[in-house]
Amino acid sequence: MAVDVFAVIAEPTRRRILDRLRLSESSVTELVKLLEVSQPTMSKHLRVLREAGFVSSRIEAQQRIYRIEAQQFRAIDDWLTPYRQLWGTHLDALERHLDGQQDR
Amino acid sequence: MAVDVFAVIAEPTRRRILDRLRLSESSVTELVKLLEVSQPTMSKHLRVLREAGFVSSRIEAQQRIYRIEAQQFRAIDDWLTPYRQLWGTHLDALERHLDGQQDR
DNA sequence: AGCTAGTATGCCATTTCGGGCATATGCTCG
DNA sequence: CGAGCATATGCCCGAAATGGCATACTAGCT
Repeated sequence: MAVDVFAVIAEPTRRRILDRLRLSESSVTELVKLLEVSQPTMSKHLRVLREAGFVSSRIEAQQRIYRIEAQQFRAIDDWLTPYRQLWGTHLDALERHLDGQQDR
Repeated sequence: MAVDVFAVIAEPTRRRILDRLRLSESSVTELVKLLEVSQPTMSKHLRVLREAGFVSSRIEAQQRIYRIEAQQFRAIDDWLTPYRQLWGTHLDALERHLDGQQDR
């Protein structure tokens, strides 16, 4: 069964990894150096992120290159959507269309 | 020190509470009945949500009426913002303005 | 084939967290 | 002020997750 998207991003280190991968794809070793965590710890977090669909990896020589994937961020964005009316932000015309009320 | 917003919403029951409070404010007892959790458990989750700023409460007779607060949802939304370019959604004109690159 | 760089996995100890149950606290009313 | 409803808190236990460390795995090079 699918892992809980929110549980995955609850981990601070994993969010740092995502923040980094958002800038560019990286190998495990690069991430280890950049974020200053041990290599096993990094691999474990990457596994969680990968299995949850936040990142994907490809093999290049003996390295694994990780890159960010949009999908699960959309899931979070979707969850957030109904709450957005709390502060009156409109994502785009679509949302405005969906609920004609709002605006207190 | 401030609690971790993401850790707070990592809990499924807490998200259910938020989903409910988004519809209308409620007393603790109402929430207990609606979500079918024990009263102490409910109070504990509400405490976490309250201390994290997701909800606020007011006293009415001997009841505590809880209601949702926008603030922390904005925080999550803010965190999400830089990732949105991953799937090319534009929140509004402002974001498009902020990063003229994108579109790989 | 052996060596090595790069990465993953297994095991352990520690900590954190959620739920259950009992109980304390607070408010209201007779 | 005593009773009762509404809610919060304390304590305990079990489950899960994280990091450290050692080690296994895999591919490329000589």
